[in-house]
Amino acid sequence: MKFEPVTIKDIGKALGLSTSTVSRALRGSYEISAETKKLVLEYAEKINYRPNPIALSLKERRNHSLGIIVCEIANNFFSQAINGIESIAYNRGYHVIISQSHESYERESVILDHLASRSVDGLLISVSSETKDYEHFRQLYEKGLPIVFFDRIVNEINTHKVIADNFKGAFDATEHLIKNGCKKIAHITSAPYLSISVERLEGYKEALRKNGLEYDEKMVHYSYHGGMIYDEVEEALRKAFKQKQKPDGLFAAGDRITTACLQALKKLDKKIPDDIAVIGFTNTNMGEVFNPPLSVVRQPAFEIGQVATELLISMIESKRPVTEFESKTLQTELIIRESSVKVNNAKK
Amino acid sequence: MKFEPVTIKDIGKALGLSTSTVSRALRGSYEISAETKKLVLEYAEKINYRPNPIALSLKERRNHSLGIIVCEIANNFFSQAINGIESIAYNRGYHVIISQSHESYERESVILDHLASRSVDGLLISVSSETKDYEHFRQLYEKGLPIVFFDRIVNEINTHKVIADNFKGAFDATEHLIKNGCKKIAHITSAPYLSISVERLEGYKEALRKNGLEYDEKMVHYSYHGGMIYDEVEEALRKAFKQKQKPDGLFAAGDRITTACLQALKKLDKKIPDDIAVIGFTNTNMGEVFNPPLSVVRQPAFEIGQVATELLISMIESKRPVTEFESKTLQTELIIRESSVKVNNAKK
DNA sequence: TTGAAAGCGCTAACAA
DNA sequence: TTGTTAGCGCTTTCAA
Repeated sequence: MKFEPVTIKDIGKALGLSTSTVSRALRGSYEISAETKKLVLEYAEKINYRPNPIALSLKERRNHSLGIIVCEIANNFFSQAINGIESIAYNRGYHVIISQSHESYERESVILDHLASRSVDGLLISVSSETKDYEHFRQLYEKGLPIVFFDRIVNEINTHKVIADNFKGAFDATEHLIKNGCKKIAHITSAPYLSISVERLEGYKEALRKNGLEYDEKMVHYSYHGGMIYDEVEEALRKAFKQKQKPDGLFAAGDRITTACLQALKKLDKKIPDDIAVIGFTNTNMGEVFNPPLSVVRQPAFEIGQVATELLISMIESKRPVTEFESKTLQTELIIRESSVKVNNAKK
Repeated sequence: MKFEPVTIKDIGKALGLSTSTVSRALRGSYEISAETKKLVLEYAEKINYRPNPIALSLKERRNHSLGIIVCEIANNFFSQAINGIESIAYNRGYHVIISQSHESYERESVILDHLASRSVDGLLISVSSETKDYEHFRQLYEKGLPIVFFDRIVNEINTHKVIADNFKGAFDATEHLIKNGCKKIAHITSAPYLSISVERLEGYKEALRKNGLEYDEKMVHYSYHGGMIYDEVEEALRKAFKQKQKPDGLFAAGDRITTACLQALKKLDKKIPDDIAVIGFTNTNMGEVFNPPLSVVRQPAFEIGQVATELLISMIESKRPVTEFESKTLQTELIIRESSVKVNNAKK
């Protein structure tokens, strides 16, 4: 099947005008007489003329589209961030192309290639949990393709970056657990080389230190697939519970990891919060209806998306090469519900 | 900033060949000598040449991209369906552009226009809950743009359609509640003119009829924004509980509506399942960790996406106008957990 | 076996 | 004020 759209040529033919006249009339050029303009505009309206954006892109070497690469859209943090991205992009006349790496380095590379060769004007990237090597990003970036990293960033590449305050969020969550009587806090997080994992781990450690609890490596477990593989998470929890001193608190990172933890704890028949108090670093909007209602550290996902997009568009539209880069950190919010509040043990 | 890619012309210049020779060599044309081919191919590889897909699209009047319009990606049904769409699209060499209507008719129209004018080769659409008028679809469709509807379909437009068996899913859910002792079952669903609402309502009615329960219009409530506006849902539940005979069962349609119902029931201090047994028509993968674990009717979202995409691509690639259209219906799955099982009242 | 040239839809420099 | 023409990157006749 084919879709036969009207062109500027058709209009010219119908009206006995040259294509350039039509083109100018359509864009309201001052050189065209009011009459001709009116004629063209009305006819275009009548036949519902739409300029062919492909021809435009070819000409302008600009697409007015932004590529997004995230691990998964079925993740509240990312879907909210994407909404933020869209909200800015559409206002500024950009279209958005969303792609999912599904936490795979290989898919990420393929997508990157695809998007770049589709000539998106710039890229918003949150790297996959498998990605340890950044050459694929660097190559494109050095060729001049604007890139802004958000959430899971690449410190080694010098460009704009937008993140939540992972350190502080993790610190707050951990300290909250401690204040509620936890003495041994497990931390299940994504792959260790991800920026978010590093930042959160630091916050967790700092809270332990400040509150006089010892840091125990055995209490930290990495889910290399960001919770996408349930068994990884269950295994991590099983291990934590095999230590001589069992965890009485859990700080889980990420949407997927957190829900996987809840499922696993249920399976292991651990009562929340009495056996183990739980807090998740997640943007789920269902925390309230969980069993028990889940305490969370919430990231300003929508705003992160917005800020990242503004930075990207400013890069794209900048006349001269951009050399000053910003790293923005937005604050998280601690939402306490029942899962992290031990009824009897709380320190007073 | 600009991104300066290599062109076929650059290769020609570097190698002292004409663009046409380079073009042919690159596509392995039989007319080109092995030597020249090798020369060109190696050079292209070396400088990492990528053809400009925009130029290609302009030429071929094909984009190799599919547009998707759904209400929201932050919805498990849709994110799973999108994964299904992607899985087929990428294998067949198509790129996917995802857009969200956010349940707004106006945004849907704008997006539609945008996507069509961006020359996607075809469209996969699940209509917004506000959409009552289908002219915008019909116009494009009649111009020759291939469209496949999935989930929320438009019966009035004659093209391929793919849905879950909403009638049977609703029937099973309702009958299950009845078998578990419910005498008065509320049904909260999306806008009444949506295909899914109609089909599900029919299934609900049929189950009542078959089991000798009276259909009570007052027990059916419509959330015109598909649960996106929490207050709509809470209000609906309040109304249901104001009837002389209060509901002791609830069949909720859709991801959003279901979670909103759970929140509202909590707020209204109704115990699930004793005060009211609940089952949702939802693809959430968190049913298990809800309080109480949630019974659901699950749609084969991934497969729906796959089937719809196959049909769409077959339409796009068909040489002659397609005149035979399929309507595929995939089976749902009933997953019983605690929320719908009344401990004491079950009929034996 | 290779090259020149036209054309996809559009814009813009240059002519008229 | 309008038209002619070249060119964006590529493929594809037609000519050599």
